Amino acid sequence: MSDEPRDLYYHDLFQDNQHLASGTGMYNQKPPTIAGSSAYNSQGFDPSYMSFTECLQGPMDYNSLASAFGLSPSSSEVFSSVEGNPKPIDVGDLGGGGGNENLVTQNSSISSSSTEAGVEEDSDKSKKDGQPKESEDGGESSKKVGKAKKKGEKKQREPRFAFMTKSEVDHLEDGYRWRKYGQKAVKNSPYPRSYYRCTTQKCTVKKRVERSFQDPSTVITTYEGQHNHPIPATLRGNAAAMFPPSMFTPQIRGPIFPQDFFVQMPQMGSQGGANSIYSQNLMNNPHQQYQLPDYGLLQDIIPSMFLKQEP
DNA sequence: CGTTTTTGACCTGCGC
DNA sequence: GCGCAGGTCAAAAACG
Repeated sequence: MSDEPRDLYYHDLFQDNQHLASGTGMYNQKPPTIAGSSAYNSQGFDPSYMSFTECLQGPMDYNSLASAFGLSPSSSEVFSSVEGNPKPIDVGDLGGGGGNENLVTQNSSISSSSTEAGVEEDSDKSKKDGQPKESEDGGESSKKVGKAKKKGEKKQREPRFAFMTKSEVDHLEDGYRWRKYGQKAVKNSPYPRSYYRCTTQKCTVKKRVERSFQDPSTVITTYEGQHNHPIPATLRGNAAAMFPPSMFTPQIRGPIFPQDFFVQMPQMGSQGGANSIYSQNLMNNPHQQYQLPDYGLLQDIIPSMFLKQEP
């Protein structure tokens, strides 16, 4: 798997050009793209914001979101919300696996250097989720895991959204209830990746959580699918009712300032990037390199996702 | 006792 | 075809 250039959707923030990697300045220096945008204006965002969770839930459908990123509806996005220190975060090859993704980073500097095992989204491999739980058909005994899957029918991958957050805890509270169903060691990373599934019946949303091996203080969370239900009442009755799910999380230490948020753009010619719609756009319109096609929607989403809660 | 986590086995797709 | 890596299953253990 090393080089799966295929569907990689790696958005490298200001890559070289920005040098934010220098670490400092992330707070005062806004990315060229969205600088000045209301999205970065702590006061300017729309009060009627939508939380990331809500976004996943439906109000903001993936298509819209995708379009905001200039992606195809089926692609995945990677957001990075890093609160705290502007420590460089190397998202490396986000697409280790190949899925298209966008990386939206907040308050972080990113260098595209390595190919860490980071957020790899494989697009086509291991698609077996959702598949029939199996084995009844004579499956029986022998293998306990005899999930047979109809061949030929390629499972379609749900759109995915990933974001990075500086946090000491791996599993960030987002308002929903999750059940861990697996954990795997990640290649080239000392940190394992955990797999969670929404416990709500009939909800097929899954999420993966892993710690960046480049920056251990960063947790990479990837959501897959959309919730087809509201946030569990039990949670709503608490903090979840007052804050956007992704905001109230007590585990996240410190606020995340919207003005520090920025979008990571694809890196020209970076591995796999060329396969992404976005990259293609860039290829065709170099001048657009740091221009988000239509981030108007993004403005609506992002602030709510990482918005600092006013006291 | 119901729910969640742990964990080894297994499945699938891909590259070689 | 084989090996690798990612993803999932499910029994057992842990937890509340």
